[in-house]
Amino acid sequence: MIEIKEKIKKTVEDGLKKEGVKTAKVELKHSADLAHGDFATNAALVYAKKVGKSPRELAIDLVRSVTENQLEEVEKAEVAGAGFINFHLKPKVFALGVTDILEKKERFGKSEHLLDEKVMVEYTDPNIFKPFHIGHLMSNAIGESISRLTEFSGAKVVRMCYPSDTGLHIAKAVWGYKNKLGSVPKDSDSLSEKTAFLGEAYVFGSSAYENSKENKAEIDELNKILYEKSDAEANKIYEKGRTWSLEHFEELYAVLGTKFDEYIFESEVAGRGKEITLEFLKKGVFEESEGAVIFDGEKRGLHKRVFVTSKGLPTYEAKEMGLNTEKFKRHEDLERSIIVTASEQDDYFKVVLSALSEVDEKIGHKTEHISHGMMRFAEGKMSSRKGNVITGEALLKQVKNLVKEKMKERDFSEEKREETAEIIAVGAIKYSILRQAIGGDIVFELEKSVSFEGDSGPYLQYSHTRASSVLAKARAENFQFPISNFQFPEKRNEPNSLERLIIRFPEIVERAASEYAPHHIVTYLTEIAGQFNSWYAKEKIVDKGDPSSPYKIALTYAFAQVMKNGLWLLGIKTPEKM
RNA sequence: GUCCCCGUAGUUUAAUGGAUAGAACGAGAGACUUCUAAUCUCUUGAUCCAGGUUCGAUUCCUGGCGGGGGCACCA
Repeated sequence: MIEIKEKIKKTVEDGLKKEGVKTAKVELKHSADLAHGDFATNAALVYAKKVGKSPRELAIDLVRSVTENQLEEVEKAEVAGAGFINFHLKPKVFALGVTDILEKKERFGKSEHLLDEKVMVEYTDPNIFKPFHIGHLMSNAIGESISRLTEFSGAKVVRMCYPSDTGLHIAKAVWGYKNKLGSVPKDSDSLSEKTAFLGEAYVFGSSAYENSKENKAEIDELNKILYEKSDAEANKIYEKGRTWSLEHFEELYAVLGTKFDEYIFESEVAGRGKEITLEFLKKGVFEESEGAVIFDGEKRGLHKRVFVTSKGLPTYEAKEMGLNTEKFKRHEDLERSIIVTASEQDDYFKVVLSALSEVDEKIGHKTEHISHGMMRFAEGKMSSRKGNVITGEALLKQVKNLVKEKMKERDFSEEKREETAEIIAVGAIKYSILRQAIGGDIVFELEKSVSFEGDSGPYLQYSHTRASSVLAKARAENFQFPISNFQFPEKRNEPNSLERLIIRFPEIVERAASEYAPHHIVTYLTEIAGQFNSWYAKEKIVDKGDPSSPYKIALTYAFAQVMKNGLWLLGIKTPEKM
């Protein structure tokens, strides 16, 4: 496809040379509207003035010279609109494209743009003792998809998770654990019960911190004690809660389809972060103010941030120095280090990265922050401090129940039913997170996010399932597999929209990967699923008496493959049956 | 107060400076003796306001208006 694109581009450029434009830079794009052919260029509009012709005149002349060149892949070139030139490709090109998909299979769409680069992606970053809430689900879905897109571009990806296991919120939760009325979970209780208790303890400790001066002082003291590990009872509660939380997170990662390669815990980098801050305090990067060590971002057009408190404790900012240098210590060959968080931390990260660049220019340069919007309800921002959150686990469960309700009439074994419902539920949630550009907020309305009508994860999964089902029928009727040796029907009308679109997949992937924009994949997959479903509705694919049936089967196979590869990039699985 | 982000059908949203602004939900009408109707077909409807740059602006610039987020010892 890329070769064809370059060829067409070159002929247009040659045409422009004849018109007197020496160094023409022609932009050739896929036509957004299939009625405008497969490729389009605005070259005539761009160069009309220079040549002294009207855009349409120039376009007509360019088409003439392109036509003289007789590219074998091009069916026709024509002038349209204000002076656009549209290129329609021959059906044979699409047949070859289908063959290509059939050969490459799960590798179709993969590129070598980032070959041999090592890229780290840090995402999800939950807090122990606190619930895994919907925000973490967002970070996870986005981080995982960016990891996969990067991997698909040839890079070696290190998936990194940075759980918070120290800090004031932990002190609040441990305090809540000690002082809250009600029974502490037993070892035999389920993980959900244990982590639910921790969540309550946190809410309890958090409101105590805000409502009473004595409690606040006590919790601040406990924070220091925990940091120093100087109290056996507190340590014991801490260790227990930590284990419960981490085990619970692992369960969720497994369901969501993430396997982290590495973890760096906040407690591991706190000390180092403080050391770095103090070291660079001497060098003038940081300064002392009111007993604390701060980074004066205001001098750099940002805002001031405290790195080490007047009590001598490193804040999150200082820990960030420890964390990001640790990443490069573990992987000296890291080409890029990406951090995925919510956009409320945008300004915070500008300060942190500015400080990091002054601590280590190379590391600062290679570290990037990308952010996503927040999941919010109609009522406003969620806060785990107040306890009005929907946990990730609760959401998954609700969606899964809805799926099961929908599956009631279908024939499944109990085990398969559970497994399939989970795949569909995860698909529905991830789709609703990834369907739009990642910067914006998602207004979370359970009913809609979870609806399986129209644009949705299940819609994509269902289209794949239908295709699989067609292929199963073809196998049963003894069509030859693999079907790559189909006879391409010589006499054919227009190529259909499906074949024209599925061969664009590699370019979509490239764009999504370079822009960190999984929603391009979503939009594209939704488009081809729609095309497949329409085609499926009016066409009989498996038909012994139809000489073009083998090609239709091949096209179905190619569609299923592209859908599967695309869904994989989104972290969504494809059930065989649903 | 100040800095950052955002403003597209009733709703949720798409559109590397290009063509008739593309979907989905909702509403209305229709389609299963045929490979899974979680589907398909048709109808309905949108770029916050005012300037500017450009052959061309949803996109870039300026100013309003509206919404969200950040701004010292939380993460």
